[in-house]
Amino acid sequence: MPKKIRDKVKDLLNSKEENASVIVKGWVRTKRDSKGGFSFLEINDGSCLAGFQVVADHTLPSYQAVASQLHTGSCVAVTGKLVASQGKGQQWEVHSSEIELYGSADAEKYPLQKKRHSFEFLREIAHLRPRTNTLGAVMRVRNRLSHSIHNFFQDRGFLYLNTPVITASDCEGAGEMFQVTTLDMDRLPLNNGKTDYSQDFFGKRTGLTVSGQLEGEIYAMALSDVYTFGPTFRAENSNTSRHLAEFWMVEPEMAFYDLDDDMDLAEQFLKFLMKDVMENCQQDMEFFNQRIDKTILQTLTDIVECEFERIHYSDAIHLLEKSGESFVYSVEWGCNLQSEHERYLSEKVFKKPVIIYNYPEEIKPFYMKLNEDKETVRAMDVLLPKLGEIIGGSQREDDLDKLTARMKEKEMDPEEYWWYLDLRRYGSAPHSGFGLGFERLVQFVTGMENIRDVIPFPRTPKHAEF
RNA sequence: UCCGGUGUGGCGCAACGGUAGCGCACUCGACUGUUAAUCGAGUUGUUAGAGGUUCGAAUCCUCUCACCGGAGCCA
Repeated sequence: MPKKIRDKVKDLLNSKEENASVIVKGWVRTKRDSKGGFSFLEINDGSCLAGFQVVADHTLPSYQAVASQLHTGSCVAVTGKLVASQGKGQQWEVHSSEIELYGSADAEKYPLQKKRHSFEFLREIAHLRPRTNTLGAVMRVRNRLSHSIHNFFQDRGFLYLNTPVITASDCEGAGEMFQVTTLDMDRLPLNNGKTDYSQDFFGKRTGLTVSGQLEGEIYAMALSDVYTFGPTFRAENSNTSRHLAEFWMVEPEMAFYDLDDDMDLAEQFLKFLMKDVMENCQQDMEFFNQRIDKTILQTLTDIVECEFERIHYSDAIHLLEKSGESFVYSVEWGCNLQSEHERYLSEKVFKKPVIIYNYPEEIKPFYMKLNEDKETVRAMDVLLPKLGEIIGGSQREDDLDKLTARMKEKEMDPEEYWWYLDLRRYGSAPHSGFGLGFERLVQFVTGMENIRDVIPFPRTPKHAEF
C-alpha cells in the first residue's frame, strides 16, 4: 500500500469516522479569528469545491505563528482530529494539534480576496486564478468531460488516435496555420526571390495542425472507428468570446457510417457528456447554476431528454425567408448561415439543439460527399441555443473521380494529397466523422460566458503571457 | 479585422468643466464557535499614456495603448 501523503478534503467530507487522525494540506481561503483564543481556517485543496474547516486554538504550540502569519493564500499542513462541527455551515471539522506553515502569503500583496473578482481581472493573474471557486469548478468539470469523452468512445470500441501536431497538410478551409520553422527569420534562404523551404527542418513548409481529420480518415480506413482528442491551432485574428488560437478538438472518424449514422452519434455523444457531468460533478454544477447561469441545469436536462431537430439546409433557408424577422444579413439559398440565423432557428423556432444538414456544395470543403442532386454535400452542423455551432461533420467523399474533380474546382493540387486520394484508390469505403470544439463544450456545460475562462492558459491574439 | 463601450487606490465602482469619494481588501483595536463573521478607528491615488481647448480637465477634443461586448472567420 502506498504511503499516505494526506487526506483529501473531498474524502473527509464523506467521512463517517469520528475522532480519526487526519492530515489536511491545502491553501487557506479565509481565517476568522475569535479573541477567545482560537481561529477558524477554511482550507481548500482543489479536490472539491468546498473547503474544510480547521479549528486552531491557543493551546496549539504554533498558535502565535498561526494567528500572525496565516493569511488568505497561505499553504499549510494541518494535523488533527476529525470531529463533528458545532457550527452550522459544515458537518465535520478538524481540531488541529499541529499546523505547519509551508508557505505564507503577504496579506497586503496577495491579489486574491475573499470576495468575488471579475473574470477580466483574474485573466491578468492566470497563475493564481485556479485558486478561486469558479476556476476550480471549471477545471474539475473540464477534467470530467475529458474523462467521459474517452469513456464514450472506448465503450463503443473506438481507438484513441494521436495525430501529429506538426503537419505539412492544410485541411483546406479550416483556417490559417501557424508556421513551424527553424530557418533564421532575419536571413531567409532564397530561391528565385522566394523562401527556399527545402532548407527548412522538414525540407518543406510546415505548420501547426488545424485539424486531425485527414489523418483520422487514414486510420479509419484500416481500424474502422477512431477518435482524436488533442490540441489544434488557428492563426486567425479572431477576437470573440468563442474563439481561441489554441484549443482542443475531439474528432471521431468512422468507417461504414453514412451521414445519418454520423448525426446519431453526435447527438448521443452530446447527451452522454451532459448527463455524465450532471451525475459526477453535482457540487460544481450546482455552483454554476447558482452563481454563473441560473438556467444551466434545466437547459442541460432539457437537452438530454429532447430529440434534436434535424432539417435540411434548404428547409432552414425556407424557414428563415418566411420568418418575417429582419436580419442584418439577408438570406438566400447558397449563403452561409450567420450567427443570427442559427440563433433564430435554435432559440426561437425549435428551442432546442438543431442539426442542419445537406449544405450547398460551394460553401463546404472539398472532402465532403456530393449528394445525387450535385448541388449539396452531406455536411451537418449541430447548433446549440446561445452558443451556436458546437459540432461540424460530414460524410466524406469516397469516390476517387468525384473527389479529384472537387479538388480541381477549388483550385487545389491533387498531387499534394496523393496519400489522401490513395485511400479512395485502394479499398475505399463510405465513412464519416465530426469535430467538436472541446472548450466550447466546457463553456456550454458550465454556462461560462467567455471561452478564455474555461481553458487553463488561453491563447488569443496578443496573449501568450502564461 | 470592423462596429460600439470602458479605462479613477490592491479589487469593484462614484464624482454637473470647479477641494477625487464610497464599498470591499489591508493595518490596528474590540468580541468565547466563526461561515462573505460582526463592531470601531486608520492607511492607500502621476484619474491608462501623449498632446490640445480652458482661468481651471477624471470630465471636452485628437492620437496611441489596453480591456470588454457584438460582428466576420470558425470549433
